Amino acid sequence: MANIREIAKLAGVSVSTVSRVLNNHPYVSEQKRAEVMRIIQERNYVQNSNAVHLSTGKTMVVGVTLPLVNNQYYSSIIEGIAGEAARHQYNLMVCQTNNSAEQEQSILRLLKNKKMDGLIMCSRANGCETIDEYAQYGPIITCEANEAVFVSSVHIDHYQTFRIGMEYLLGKGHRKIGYCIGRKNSFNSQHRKRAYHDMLQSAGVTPAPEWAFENCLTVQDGKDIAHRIWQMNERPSALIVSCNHIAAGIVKEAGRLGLRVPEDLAIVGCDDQPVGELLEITTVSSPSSLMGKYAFEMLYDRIVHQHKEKEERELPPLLVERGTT
Amino acid sequence: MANIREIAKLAGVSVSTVSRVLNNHPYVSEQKRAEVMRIIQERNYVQNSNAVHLSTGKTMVVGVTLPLVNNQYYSSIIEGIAGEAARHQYNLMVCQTNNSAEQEQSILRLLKNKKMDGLIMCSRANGCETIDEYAQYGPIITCEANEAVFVSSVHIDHYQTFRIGMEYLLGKGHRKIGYCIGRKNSFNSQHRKRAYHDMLQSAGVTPAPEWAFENCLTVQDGKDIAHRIWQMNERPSALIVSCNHIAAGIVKEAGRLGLRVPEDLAIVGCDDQPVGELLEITTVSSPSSLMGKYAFEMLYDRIVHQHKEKEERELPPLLVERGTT
DNA sequence: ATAAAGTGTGGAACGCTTTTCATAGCAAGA
DNA sequence: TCTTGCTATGAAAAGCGTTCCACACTTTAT
Repeated sequence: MANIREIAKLAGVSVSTVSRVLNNHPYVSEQKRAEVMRIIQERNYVQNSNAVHLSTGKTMVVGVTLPLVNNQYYSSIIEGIAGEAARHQYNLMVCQTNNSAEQEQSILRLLKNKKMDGLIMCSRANGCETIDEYAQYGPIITCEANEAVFVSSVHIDHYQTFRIGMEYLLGKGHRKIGYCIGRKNSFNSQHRKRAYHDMLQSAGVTPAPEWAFENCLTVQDGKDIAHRIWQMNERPSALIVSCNHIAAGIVKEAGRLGLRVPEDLAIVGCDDQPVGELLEITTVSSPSSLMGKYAFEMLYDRIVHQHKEKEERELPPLLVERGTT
Repeated sequence: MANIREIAKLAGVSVSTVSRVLNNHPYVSEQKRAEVMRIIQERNYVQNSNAVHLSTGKTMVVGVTLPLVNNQYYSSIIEGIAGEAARHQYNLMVCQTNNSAEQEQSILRLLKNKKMDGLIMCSRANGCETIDEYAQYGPIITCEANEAVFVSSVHIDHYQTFRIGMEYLLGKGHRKIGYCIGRKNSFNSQHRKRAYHDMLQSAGVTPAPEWAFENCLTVQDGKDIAHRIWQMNERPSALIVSCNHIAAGIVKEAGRLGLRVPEDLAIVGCDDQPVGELLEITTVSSPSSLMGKYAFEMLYDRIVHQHKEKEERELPPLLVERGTT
């Protein structure tokens, strides 16, 4: 296919002039501009974007890492990123890491070799030192709190999330409150647990250790929890649950076991999954799509202005009262 | 940062030799290879992928168009594509079209200007002529049936889906069967309706027209349907529903109204949404992730072997019996 | 009238790697 | 001994667009 040199020759102008036309630079006479356009049309010419990228040093691509796409939380972040990226003519490279540090590194390398202008990490498998090292090649934003020096973040305040949920349950008179969280020692889980304990302490309540459910990941885990609660001598009257699909498992199984929700067991979930709406689960919703939008905004600012200032933006969660409390 | 010339100079070899080392070409002596590697390490050099792309004419990127990412069906297709793409060192550019023909064209243009090597269209807003036109610049695969000349497809056989569901319900003795579909006149809906009527006809049953529910899109639509059925003098004994979130709405609301599922109303859904599993909805599952995998396979084959033969691959759906029948 | 500022255009360097072609040494086969 | 056929390596072209610099011609301001 035609290239810029051929267009220049056919239009009887220099390559520079064609380039100016393509990029809407001023200082091209209407005559020549028209003629160049005519030839471009005629020859069905478009720029080779790889040449443009090579020449400008930009790709108009941002990357996104996540463990897996097929997950409501992550795809909702992507949605936020994608919308904002499109507004700025940026394309999105979505990269599944499967939580593997190696796969993640292979993506970080894409930043180094200029396949992308910046990177948003929705999750992270490598240590902060590693990420920091790659941050010299292009801006990186994480969608969770991080301790890196050059990596900014926009994240949901998980402490707040649990605090709001706990405050709400305490306000409703609950004192026997349990919790369910995912990976036991993840950064997020730590915060959640702290909020749980802080709130109970300030209410002067000592929690029963058997009401703490950790490593809850699947719907089935939720069902199992319902079972375990059902068999307890002293049951909690309420649960705060980190994810709504877990909460859904609990609600469904509780129903089957004759454990009434919310009368026997009140439940507060902690995310935005549609299943929460469907099963009418009260939830402390986290604005994940908005988080994506902000992540891109921050990234874009750093791409354009080439600064590396660390910024941490926390998004406040919002309580959505529904039927399980 | 360093470029290949600098590495060559420092290693005391030619640029070609460095390139050979980088690309694992034979015909480089162990000595020089080692020395080049040493310098590469030392200078922390990596190739500039834009230069590589320009030179090779390939980008190792495939695009995916879809109306929105935040949707179980589409993200499950992406998952399938992503897994297979990663195996072949391909990156994924995910492009939301919001069903806009213009936005879709801006993505098709990325194929023309070599920003991607091929394109998978999960949905399509432009006519086949338009798509065909762009297919000359790189292979395109759609994840739904299409009538284009140069565009292959891998898709779920929606006629089969409904046929299987209907056969199953008829086999269980149901004769009073209704259906719920989405957009009334979409390609897919046409096929579904045809299957519905064909199956009833071959069973010698004439359907009541008020059991046909069209334009069902949201969970709320499902709830409304439950209401309407509840108020009918003569109710259908079973429903075949195109999406499980609609089915979920029906199930939930039926429960509230005292309409027993499956005793009073059996329900068969028609996709893979996790809500189906959660609410134990019997479903004719469509292997959307597998569809993505196959789509990439077909695309990859066309990228590598540069052929344009039209191929249409239909995926058989699979009945998953659960609690609503 | 004269300097300064603005407009319009072309040449050439620059961004970086891959790949083809040419060359040369050396070993194996005829 | 002479030809083939490898192995090893470098020079240079090809892939393509952007942008800086230089030059020339108009205007406008002083």
